[in-house]
Amino acid sequence: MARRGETIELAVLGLLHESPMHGYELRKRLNLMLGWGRVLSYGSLYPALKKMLRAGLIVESAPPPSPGGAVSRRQRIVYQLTKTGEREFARLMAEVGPTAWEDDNFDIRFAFFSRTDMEIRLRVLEGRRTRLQERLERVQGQLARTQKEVDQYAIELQRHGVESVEREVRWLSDLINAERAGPQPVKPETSGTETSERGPNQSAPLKND
Amino acid sequence: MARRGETIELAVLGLLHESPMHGYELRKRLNLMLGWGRVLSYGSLYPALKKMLRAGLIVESAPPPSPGGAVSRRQRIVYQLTKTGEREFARLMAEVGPTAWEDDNFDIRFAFFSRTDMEIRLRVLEGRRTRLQERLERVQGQLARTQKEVDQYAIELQRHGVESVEREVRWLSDLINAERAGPQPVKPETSGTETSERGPNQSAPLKND
DNA sequence: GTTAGCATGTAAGGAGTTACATGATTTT
DNA sequence: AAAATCATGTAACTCCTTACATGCTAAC
Repeated sequence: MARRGETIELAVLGLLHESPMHGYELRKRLNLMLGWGRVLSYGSLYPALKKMLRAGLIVESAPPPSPGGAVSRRQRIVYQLTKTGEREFARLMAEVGPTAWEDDNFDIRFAFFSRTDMEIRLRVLEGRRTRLQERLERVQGQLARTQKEVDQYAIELQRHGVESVEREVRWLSDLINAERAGPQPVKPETSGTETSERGPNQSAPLKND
Repeated sequence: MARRGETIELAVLGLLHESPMHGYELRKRLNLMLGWGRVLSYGSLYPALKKMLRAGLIVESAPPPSPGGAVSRRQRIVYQLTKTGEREFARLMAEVGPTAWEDDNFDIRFAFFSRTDMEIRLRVLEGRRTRLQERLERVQGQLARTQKEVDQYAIELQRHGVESVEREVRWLSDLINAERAGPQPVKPETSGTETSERGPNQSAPLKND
């Protein structure tokens, strides 16, 4: 199991983990979050939601009564996570293997890191890093072998690719070190906003530079 | 016209532009070239080749007689570009619009830059850069707006994304400048290998470093 | 002689996009 | 009152992957 296409599912579970939402808004948030290129279409989202409903991962929940009055402005369908859905979210986040290290899937997992614990974060970060390093070795070996005969533009493309991946590896290493350094407040000064409410790990060991 | 999936077509045309080849080898070369993630499968390649045959873009050509003897080791099918194919390649390379600026399509075009002329190279590079800058503006604006409420990991992901795109913009700018500086030899010292044979532009204005 | 890799294909199906269809609410 | 945008959906289609099926050739 765990083929592709659990991408949307995981993303929806992650967003609903935070708070109930309707489809239209889910799409918007997703597009902001993963908007580096593709845009998620309704044609994918709504069928996926139906499927998740059938699977019992989410339920329709009435929208909170609007403070204005008794106007039943019901045409938005608000979805909410079930216990099963929460468990499925945890399962998917913890999952290892090829799927988790791929670009899109990694990004989604990373974006929801606050909703897992450090052990899993480390496993995902390290898995991703290992996979990138494997790629690097393969490509660099190949570059060294064919250097001479190949087109200059093709080589330049490879070179730039290698450089980008190397950068990402360094980024991952920094994050891994930060995680290992243990839970430190993101910014020591920021105590204005109360964020201690959910999950086993509010304190993200992330240093913003 | 010009939907997705011309990705494979363009790649095949580009490779065959260099020299005739059979399917198996096409796949290998393509996977090396664009191997940053996905791997092209036979299930895509062979049907695509058939389609291109029907469209008259390529023809089967007998493999060159093996120097050993008269053994007709025919089970490889060697494809060769037709005039129509060459024209289609030129058309696709010159094409502007969204398709050309997307990640995969841009990479393929770039890899075959030696087979077009500077005017087109510049158009593609600038188009790509503009598109990336648009993305940046959108995301940065959005980041500034939501900075406060959003999850730290999600923000870190965005930040890293922005940085990567900014790097790519700089890379493109360097390439554009190099192109504008006009055709200069790639390396002034390299005169050992004769490379003046094909196309309108042997001299790629690429500076390695 | 048997394994490993070369070489070509097909069928089924997954995942998502485009385009279409519809209607309510908010803004101008 | 019109236009924009919110909101939900469906049908058809595209592109591609996976898994299967088949046989040749080279190496061990």
